[in-house]
Amino acid sequence: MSTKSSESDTETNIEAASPTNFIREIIDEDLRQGKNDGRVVTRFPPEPNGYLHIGHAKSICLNFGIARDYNGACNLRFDDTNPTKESTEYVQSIRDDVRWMGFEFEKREFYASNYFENLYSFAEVLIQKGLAYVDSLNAEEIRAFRGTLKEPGKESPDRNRSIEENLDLFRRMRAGEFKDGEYVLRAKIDMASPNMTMRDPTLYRIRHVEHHRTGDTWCIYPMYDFTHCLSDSLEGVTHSLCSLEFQDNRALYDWVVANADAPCRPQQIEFARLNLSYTVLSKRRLIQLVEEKLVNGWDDPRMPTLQGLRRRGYTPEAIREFCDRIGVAKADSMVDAALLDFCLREDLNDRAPRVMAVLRPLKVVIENYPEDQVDEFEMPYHPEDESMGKRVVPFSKVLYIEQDDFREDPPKKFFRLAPGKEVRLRYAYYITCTDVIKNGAGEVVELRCTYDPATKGGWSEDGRKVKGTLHWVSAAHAVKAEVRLYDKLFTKENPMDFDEGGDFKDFINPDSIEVLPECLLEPSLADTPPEAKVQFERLGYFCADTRDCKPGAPVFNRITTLRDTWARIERSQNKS
RNA sequence: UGGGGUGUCGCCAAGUCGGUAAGGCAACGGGUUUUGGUCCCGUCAUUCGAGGGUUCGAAUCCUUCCACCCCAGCCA
Repeated sequence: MSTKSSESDTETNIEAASPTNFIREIIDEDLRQGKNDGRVVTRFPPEPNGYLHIGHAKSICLNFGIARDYNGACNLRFDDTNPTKESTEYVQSIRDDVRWMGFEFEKREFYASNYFENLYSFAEVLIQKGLAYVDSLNAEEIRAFRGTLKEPGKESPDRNRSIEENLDLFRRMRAGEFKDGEYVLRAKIDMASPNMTMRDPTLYRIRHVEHHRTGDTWCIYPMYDFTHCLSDSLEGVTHSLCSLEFQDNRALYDWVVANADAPCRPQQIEFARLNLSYTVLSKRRLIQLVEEKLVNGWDDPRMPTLQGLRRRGYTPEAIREFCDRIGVAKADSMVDAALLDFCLREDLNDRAPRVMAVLRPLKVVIENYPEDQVDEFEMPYHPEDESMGKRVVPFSKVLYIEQDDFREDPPKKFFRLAPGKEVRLRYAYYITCTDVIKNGAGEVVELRCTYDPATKGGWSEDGRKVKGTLHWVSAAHAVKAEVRLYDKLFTKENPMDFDEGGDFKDFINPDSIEVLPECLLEPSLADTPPEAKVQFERLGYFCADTRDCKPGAPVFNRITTLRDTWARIERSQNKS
């Protein structure tokens, strides 16, 4: 349970209002001027053609966050106007993900496909006004007629078709009289516009395919630029927030809303989408990773998809905090993945129970400890939060410690175990290493130690200084487990930067996953439920895997490591 | 001289009427500590893409230039 932030001091009774940004300032000004009768309505409009990722989380937090803070509403609207790419499987996963992120949409779940009939009427309005026409040019011809960035386009021969003929043709398009591609409905705007999106954009195309929601009711489907603005208007959206690449489309957005006699005129505002270092967020690349089996599916714990992050052990709280901290602006940017990591640790530090697990076991025999004795130590689940309770951990003659915690020839500032050195076993006893046993290959396979019975609980009355404290696990009581260590998926900050040539796949981190099949856990972890998050003391935060974790046979994913100052010291020592 | 955008510390990002550069992450010091964790304390932009100009005074105004991003789907 979070023990964070008490009530805000004065007028704001809104919990956790997000920091301000240029969009909120626009809304504040609109409110001041009494626009939209003081209503604020936003929307999160995914196309159900893929899984949501952390970039979508930014948009979700922005839109739902504004609705929450302004006492408004945010609609979840599926922009499902291209049936060839969409499926109910995707809408289901999107609904799950938005809920998981902590946002509600029970009464505010919409589908562009529900507006097909309205949209069709709006199209007829445009035709009646002489602002849309049915064009028989094929796709290649339309492209050729469109002109280039620097040269104006040419008008289609069909551009001046009569209103009656346009209406007739459009109705027959709907009736299914034509084949795919035979005709399209276009807006009649300006083939010479310097804004490419205004050069008579396509409004409807013929597609004889089944739609995941409307079945075969329709064989013509509206395009984004026609659908989106009108859907916003139909829903009474006041502020339609989208990413930067739609800036040019805003002119068309306004044109359609104004000319189709839409019920209201929402305002489109663009912001920069999220880029995160050491990963990719474009749908195309993500699909590639999955299809080429460079990861194990959409919910691979290394994926930046919400499903992947969730399985990895990221919390919605951490992701929301991250989205609040990165801000919203119009400059293209690349956010440091370290910030996400920070938000994660900040959240997990408060909430994850502390437990002990040895990932790479090294056997330790306490020579002066009675053969069949077992001490039971009561250990708190959290050093700063008593409310999390305690559990009992058994201690016996044969233990395991981490291989990294012993050095036969310790470097400077290494204050873990070494021959002749004394360390503390957390909450247990002080032990001193008396002997090192090696195998034929010269590898250390076992340590012989003695313990000081007077240090029970892990402290000494004589005030003796012991710098190192190690985690441990009793051999006789340990639970075996598989633990998967994950690291960043790419070795390059921006895998999409090809200045030095290559492909983003060239930068995949070969060590992004390491599976340790024989880890040893303290017995309390035997039946960890899937998705539970804990801190393995001194190692990091770990999450019981949702797919593979079984009672009695736990499987853990490393969410992230703890800050490791020693690793840093050692690195700088090796340099000098 | 196609159009639309953006440029403030290594990474994000405030900076409302011009008044003398918030904050966070990262990094680096130090303290506390039975996690080399947490926590605490401190350091970290004479400078705002560059050059001119206006002004007592400019990141904010004017001007020239430079760099980067987006647009030629019957995708969204």
